[in-house]
Amino acid sequence: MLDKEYYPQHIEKKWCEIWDKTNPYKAEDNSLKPKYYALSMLPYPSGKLHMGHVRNYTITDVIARFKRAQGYNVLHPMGWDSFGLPAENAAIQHHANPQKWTLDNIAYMKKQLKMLGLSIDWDREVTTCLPDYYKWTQWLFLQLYKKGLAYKKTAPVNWCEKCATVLANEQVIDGKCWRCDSEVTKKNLSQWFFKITEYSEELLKDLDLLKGWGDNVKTMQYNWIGKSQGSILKFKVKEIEGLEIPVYTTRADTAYGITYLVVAPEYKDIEKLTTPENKEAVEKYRENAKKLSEIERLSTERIKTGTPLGTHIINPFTGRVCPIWVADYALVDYGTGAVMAVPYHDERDFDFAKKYNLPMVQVIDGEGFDKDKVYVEKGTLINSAQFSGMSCEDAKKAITEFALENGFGEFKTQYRLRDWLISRQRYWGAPIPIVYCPNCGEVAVDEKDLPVLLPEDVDFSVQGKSPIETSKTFRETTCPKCGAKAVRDMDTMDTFVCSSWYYMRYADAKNDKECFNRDIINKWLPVDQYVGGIEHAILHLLYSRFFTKALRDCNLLDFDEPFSNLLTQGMVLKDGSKMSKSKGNTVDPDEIYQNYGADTARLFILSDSPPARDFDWTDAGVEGCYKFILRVYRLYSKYQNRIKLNYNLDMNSLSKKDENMVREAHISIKKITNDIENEFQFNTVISRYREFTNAIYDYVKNEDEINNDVLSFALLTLLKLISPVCVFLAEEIYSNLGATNSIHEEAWCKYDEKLAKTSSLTLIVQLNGKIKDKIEVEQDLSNSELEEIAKNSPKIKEATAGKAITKVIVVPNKLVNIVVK
RNA sequence: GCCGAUGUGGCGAAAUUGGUAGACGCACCAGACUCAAAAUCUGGCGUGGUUCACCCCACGUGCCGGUUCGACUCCGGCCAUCGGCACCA
Repeated sequence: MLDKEYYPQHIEKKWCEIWDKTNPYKAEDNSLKPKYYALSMLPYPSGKLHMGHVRNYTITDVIARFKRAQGYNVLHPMGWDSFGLPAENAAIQHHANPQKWTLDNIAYMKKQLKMLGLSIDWDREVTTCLPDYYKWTQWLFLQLYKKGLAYKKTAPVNWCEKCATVLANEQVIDGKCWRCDSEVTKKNLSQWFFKITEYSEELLKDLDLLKGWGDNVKTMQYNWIGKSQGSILKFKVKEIEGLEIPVYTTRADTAYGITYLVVAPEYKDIEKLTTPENKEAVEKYRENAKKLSEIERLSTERIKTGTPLGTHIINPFTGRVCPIWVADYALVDYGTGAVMAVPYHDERDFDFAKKYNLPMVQVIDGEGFDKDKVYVEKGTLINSAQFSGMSCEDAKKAITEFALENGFGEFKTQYRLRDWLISRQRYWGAPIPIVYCPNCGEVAVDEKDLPVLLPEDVDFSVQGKSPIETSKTFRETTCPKCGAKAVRDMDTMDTFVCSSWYYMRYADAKNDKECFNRDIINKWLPVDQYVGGIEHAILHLLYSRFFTKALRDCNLLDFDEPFSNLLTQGMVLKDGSKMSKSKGNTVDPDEIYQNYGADTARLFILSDSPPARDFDWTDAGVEGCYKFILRVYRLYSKYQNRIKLNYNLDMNSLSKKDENMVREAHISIKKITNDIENEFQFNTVISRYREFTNAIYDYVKNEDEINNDVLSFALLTLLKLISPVCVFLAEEIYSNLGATNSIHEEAWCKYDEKLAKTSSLTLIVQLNGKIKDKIEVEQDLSNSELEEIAKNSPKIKEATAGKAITKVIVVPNKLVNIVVK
């Protein structure tokens, strides 16, 4: 029996406990049903769920439940991205153990997730910080290492002083650390990289395959990979026999206008290129450049500086001798680290040449050229020997071909993407499975010795170095090759390595023989629907795409892209601004569960805004959704004696009113099904819940006219339609109506196309495109019938009196437009 | 500077292929119920004009223009907001 009142706190708790025992949402590896993989980005266990999580997981959960009801074998897993700096920082602050801190947080958040009523297969839970997972992260590292895709090199890398570790390029946002927002500097260090640049072209090209991704994300990745087509031109150094400086340029057409050359402060041959007279000034300049933070150096407003090296190059096209300068507007890690300078046709070169009084030669002419200004537009070549008169586009090709034939140039495609720096000087990560042997050098740990476990005898109170360095047991080991005393690599892997393959592990989460079985992941992947925040547009989503391609090339799987469809959900705002602890406008999911229940939270967070747009959380909105839930419950509670699980609908014996109620149900099924299938427009789905509920309330107004079969059909249809969103409410009602199985096991409702429209419709009658009348008519009348009805409208007759009708446009089942002169 | 997205009532928004602009909800207003309040139920709710009222008329989807019988929707040109990239040669 249904109570008079609905108490979500008690009822939700009851169902949570039942579902906890039965784990009813297991995905079957061997099922005849078609598979569907619905995935949320896995959370970092920071301590508590926030509303962004609630939104993310509710969206995915509704998709998973909908697909399950449609007959799919659904994989909907959850896990924990549980390595990373916050655990270590918490450990340092509270003298706790990072593992304990992390596992405690996971336990709490898992409870919160269960209370949200998510249909997750908890048997496949993955925790990236536990050895049964990071063993395979290390194993995958070794596969990349064997394939030459993981390598160590000394390079200027991004260094965050506060986090005391290096960062990948993707983790530097506007010159600041992505995590702590402090300024990033450059340090020359020997670090591990993944060769993501090997896949630049494929990562770029395959964006076209991702039809189910938004343009915003694809554009961001496109920009980040940053492909440009240009040329390499090589210049002989006048003073040093045999030394050449190659430059990368996209403007080979301006080669006749080169008047000097610039190398980056970190350019490899810079010392050779510096004459004794200039040594002091150059060294001073390089020292200064090193001290600048990324922000200062990259500022476009900054006035350009530089100093001459004293040596020269000879421009092979003109024979002109041009000085070589060092200037930090040349970047060491893009192109060749050296730039040819054509002041008249490049803004940066122009500013620099003006400041240091360097000569300029005009080689492109076009409309609006002004000798006092830079001219970067395209035009016609002048002062360029046999190339004069050509267009810029033709000349780029011709000049590069000329250089190619004469051995001082070639065509070159350049990418902005850099290799992914994956080593971190921190404790709480997967150790890099490499040892250094005095005899054998760099050696991979034997696969059978994995995992390389994190040491536990560490002191977290140390400052300025990795706590792992304080372990007495970790560093020393023996060489896997020769058995000599050797030392371990003391770095751990970037957490983004762990999260680049977790969605593969879900497919085969308990496998202790291999990271995943090839057949099983080929069956489940790619992910059919991935849901998460836009903040991972580049980082996680690019890394995962790289991983998929790299593991495919390691012969571990057989697909090219990990995520077929991607939904990037908008932010959750509170009263118009972003929820944040510092603003104090956060909403605690626990409080919402306590006061309104999880169903209210689920319903509200899906209402109001489509998933991709920002969502504004308001207290009034929560109240409104809670009222809806109570309103629905009251309906079932009041009419429970009339509801029959085995109703019998005979369309021929229905009154007009009954028929309209049945039609409303079919219209609702159609609209809701279509809206979910079309970009998951849950906001309009919920509008339809309300309209359908209002229609049922309307139907029961006069108790004498209720047909119990019609009412049962309407109410059971509504119940199934709301069940993916209001999971507890639907289950409670269904169970109290006497059902012995779960509403969530029931198939999705079907609609009859003939019944999914109203019996009559409103014909719009226009005169010259302006509405003059609205007439109730039968469905599916012929065009001539509609025209006749429209012309007979008194309003039309009056308005057209004495005028000539030139044209009549009839849109079936919609409108008639009468055109008069 | 380049690229992408967005722009509709007081607010969140809706509107198959161009065809009733503002569904649904929030807020607000009025009424019913109540001793009263809450809850609930019923109705109203773009702007302006006209009218006692119903009706009716004009205007209205960021701005300007175009195509069309008809434009939130298509085309051209702007503006604003948000996001990404950017001394990338």
